[in-house]
Amino acid sequence: MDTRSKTDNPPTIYDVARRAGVSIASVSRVLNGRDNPRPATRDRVLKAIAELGFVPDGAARALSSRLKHVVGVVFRRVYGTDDGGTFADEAENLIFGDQINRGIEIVAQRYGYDLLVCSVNIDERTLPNRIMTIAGKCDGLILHDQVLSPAGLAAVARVVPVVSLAGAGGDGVAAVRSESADSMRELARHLVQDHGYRRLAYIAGHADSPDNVVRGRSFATEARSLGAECLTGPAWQGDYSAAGGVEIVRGLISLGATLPRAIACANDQTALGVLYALAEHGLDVPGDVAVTGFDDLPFARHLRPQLTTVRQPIQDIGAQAFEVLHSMITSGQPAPATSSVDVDATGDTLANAPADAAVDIVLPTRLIRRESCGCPPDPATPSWRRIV
Amino acid sequence: MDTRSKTDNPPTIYDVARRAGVSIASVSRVLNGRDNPRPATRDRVLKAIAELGFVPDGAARALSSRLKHVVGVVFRRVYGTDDGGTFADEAENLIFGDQINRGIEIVAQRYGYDLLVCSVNIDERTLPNRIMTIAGKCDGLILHDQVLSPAGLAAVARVVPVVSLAGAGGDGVAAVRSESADSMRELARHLVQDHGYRRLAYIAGHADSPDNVVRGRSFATEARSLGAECLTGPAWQGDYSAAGGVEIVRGLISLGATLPRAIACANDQTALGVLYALAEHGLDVPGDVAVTGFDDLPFARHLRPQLTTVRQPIQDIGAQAFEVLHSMITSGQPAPATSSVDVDATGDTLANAPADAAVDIVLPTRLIRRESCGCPPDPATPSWRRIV
DNA sequence: CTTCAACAAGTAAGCGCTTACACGAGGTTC
DNA sequence: GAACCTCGTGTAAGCGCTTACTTGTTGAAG
Repeated sequence: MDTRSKTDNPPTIYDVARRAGVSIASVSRVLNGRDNPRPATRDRVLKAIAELGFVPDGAARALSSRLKHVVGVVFRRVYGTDDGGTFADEAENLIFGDQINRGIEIVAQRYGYDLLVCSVNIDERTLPNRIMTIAGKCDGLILHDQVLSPAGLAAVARVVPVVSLAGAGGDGVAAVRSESADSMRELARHLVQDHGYRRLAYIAGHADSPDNVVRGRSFATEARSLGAECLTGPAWQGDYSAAGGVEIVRGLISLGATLPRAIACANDQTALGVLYALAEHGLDVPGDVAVTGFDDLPFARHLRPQLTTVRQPIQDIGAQAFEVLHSMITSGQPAPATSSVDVDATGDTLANAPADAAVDIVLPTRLIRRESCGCPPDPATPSWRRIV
Repeated sequence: MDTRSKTDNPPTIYDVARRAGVSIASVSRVLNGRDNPRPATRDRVLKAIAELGFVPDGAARALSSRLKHVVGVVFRRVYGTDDGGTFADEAENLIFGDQINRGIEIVAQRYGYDLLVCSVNIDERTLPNRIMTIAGKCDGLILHDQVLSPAGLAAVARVVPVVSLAGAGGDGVAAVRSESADSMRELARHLVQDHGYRRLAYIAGHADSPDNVVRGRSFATEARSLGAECLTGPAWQGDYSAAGGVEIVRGLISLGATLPRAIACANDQTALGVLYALAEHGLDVPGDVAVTGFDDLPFARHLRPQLTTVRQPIQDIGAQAFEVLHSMITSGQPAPATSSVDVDATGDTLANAPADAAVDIVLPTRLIRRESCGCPPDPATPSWRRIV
């Protein structure tokens, strides 16, 4: 029997049941599309629901079914190093993260999941707590690069399934990232062999970003093995931001250093800064110095010169991340040992996870040759530049 | 007494209680920072929590405390009208929405809330259902402009507190928007009086967007009252997108129409398209035609010519929206009749809600005069343009 | 006309927390 | 030293759903 009386509180399943003259079980069944209830019953319930404007409570549902239908997404909030205003709205940087989130969301919606987003500030002291709170509110977590230490990652992974983007992975944490090594090697080859540059440099991103490490190492190694010189080290340590790129170039120039013939940046954002600093000193790109990026954010082809870069399937990364997470959620919790690695978009299948390693999805990337490396301008993207 | 046995499932409050040798009530108390538990007890509990890696379940908490500590944010997903590629990544448009969300999130975090985001496609047929589902998962909802019909809005508002952005409001729905009328009138005056233009036009946004209506009417009325001509109507009906702006201008030119001396656009995005189309035909801005926008998105000052526009405090809109929603959540559900209207950022206090009307916050905007209206270039933003 | 499968609908036991209330052990107060 | 607070804890009743299990009906089979 019903125990609650109808108040002016939001209606519950009891109110619906009473109104329709059935038990709450029946209401629940039509709510969940079970086919038991006979049409007549179903209609009465549906009618009651409509009349009452009833909406089932997500929390109660979650508690009872042990599924919240919510996945958390945590990413880093960037407070651009304010370089005096020009890059104050480095918020454009967020495009990258937001784009990934969009990818996650699209797929999530298909599965009936919603996104609980949370941007964090790395130097926040209570970060682990914050993330744990989020974890308690969802069925699984997708963490962007650089939001948690490996240890922290492992800790969260003990609570809910976790997928890490462009990050470490392992230890119950699945990883989704895009190919970096091959494309950076290809880039090095392009610069050295096709353009004949002999003196290169790589401006790094955050030193603790796995992706950054791979990019730098692949690029430098390949360049050197082709007989070119490749500058790296502290003087070339950036931080994925445009401001960082500006600083490095300014510093070098003010020291009177001879710039390399080509500078490969850890990401487009950094390249933007480099372009800026170079222009500031009247240097021509690619005439005096060639510059390349990584990511292929929308603005890359609106720059002048258009930026040569490596395209990442940004949105796909998000989509894949959700797929993986979802399978972790529906199967048992921990990152399955099924080394189901691969993936295409270009049809490629990159095998790389050693058998029975944690899930590690690697998406293909592609070198986009535009003007900044010294290639001829792309006739397909002209007029925009007239106004930008 | 404990009823559950420790399995390998995620630990619950019962496991913690058993381990610490206390009752679940005590665990709950330390979890919630009550000061009852004496230090010794608290420590035992804390220790147990740490050892077990316990994280309280959000759903259970929500169910029990009747507060989920989650607010939903619904906004429109834009699939840019693909104009052949140039504006394919009109995703940049999303910057506007994402920026607002960022504002919401920052404040939400301060109150211990997280954001459940959901982007929707207007022509989605199950939209109302989707939104209701979201509503069931949170304590309140913030709806961006153009995601729901007034009727739909009212329906959701009966379930959870709702704040609508730049939208309708009323009927239990609070609204937060930014001032449009005054700034558009000021813009009209600037164009007519300061620059002496006599023939103007206003390219509208979505016809059903309240903001758009106000902008257009204010602009036209003011312009006309100053003796200038102002073209409006079907030929000038845009849709807030760059592609829309392009189309209109192309159409007009192909018809051999004489363009007005100045074109005010409903938003920056549209202005971008207009600039593009004008450049396409070799017309000079502001020499041949002056163009203005609305929003002041980051790219506005990176364009050439720099775009004269009206700045909206985008992030503040989000922040205010959350504040309002939060007060609705903590007080009674419905949008309080307290006409607490106002707000500054510039210190201004705009009074406008008729007494006992629904909450309606209006944030101040500001006309930003740059080159595209005919004003001299701003010497403060130069060098960037060398590379963009 | 009985027997029993098949199925619709109801009953009730949780899901993992919060919290009103009850309890018992000190510490005051007269 | 009885009566009365105070306080730290424990007990147990939900919060609003889902779902295993049970009951009641109906109709086909024998």
